[in-house]
Amino acid sequence: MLKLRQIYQMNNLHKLFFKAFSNQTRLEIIQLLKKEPLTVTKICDKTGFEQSRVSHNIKCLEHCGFVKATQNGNFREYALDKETIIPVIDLFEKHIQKYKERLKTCKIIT
Amino acid sequence: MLKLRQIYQMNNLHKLFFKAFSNQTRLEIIQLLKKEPLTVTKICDKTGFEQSRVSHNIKCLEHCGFVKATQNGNFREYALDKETIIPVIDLFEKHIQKYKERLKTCKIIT
DNA sequence: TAAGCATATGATAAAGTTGTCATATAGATT
DNA sequence: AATCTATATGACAACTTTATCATATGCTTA
Repeated sequence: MLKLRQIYQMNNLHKLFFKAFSNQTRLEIIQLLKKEPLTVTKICDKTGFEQSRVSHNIKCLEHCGFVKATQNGNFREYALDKETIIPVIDLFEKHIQKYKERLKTCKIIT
Repeated sequence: MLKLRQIYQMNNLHKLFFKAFSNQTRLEIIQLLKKEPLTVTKICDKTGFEQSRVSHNIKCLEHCGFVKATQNGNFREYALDKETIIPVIDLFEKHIQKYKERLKTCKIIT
């Protein structure tokens, strides 16, 4: 009984983890932060995204432990928490290289 | 110019990759297949999921290179492609252990 | 302290995803 | 060949996620 619940919780956490990454906005932010720490405004400039779109999504990334913020007077500078994200992204490259055509043509995930 | 396009494509592939994992049905299937290869019917029995729900989602996992199928007369037995999935799942445990409370309380991803 | 920039946040319409139903296909068994 | 069992698939309603808008907060500098 308890075991079933544990399995459920585990899957649920996994789901949350992966959802954090399965969003265009958040992935583009991560991509940019791989190069250098940035403020919300600078991310907006570089991506063309609406300011509130970036704020909402970076808040999610921060809350879930993927990025860290340092307050600098009026500014908040966001940086990747390299411990997790970099290895995660890098690990997937191999799979993506091998299966990219298949990923692109899947009818279920789009 | 080309570079921007490459970055876009890369993010798009990443997105597809993560989407494959950010679904309760597919995660539960992966969880079960970690133990042993199974048919659609057996997955239905173990999870209580509708047959077409399992078929649709396992097709996605197969198409994208996460599971392999072997035809056995009337049956198709699905097995995890251990090359990618096992290390992926395992890599995330650390992050999930550390940040589980935060993942659970994020308002953006649910 | 007023005005200006930087960022945050709640509500919601629009877009995207999911499970289910109905039905199809295809090998096995009678 | 008819039936049965296993799996696959298209369509679509229900549900979920997203970006945007309007507005709020809060630091900074005149």
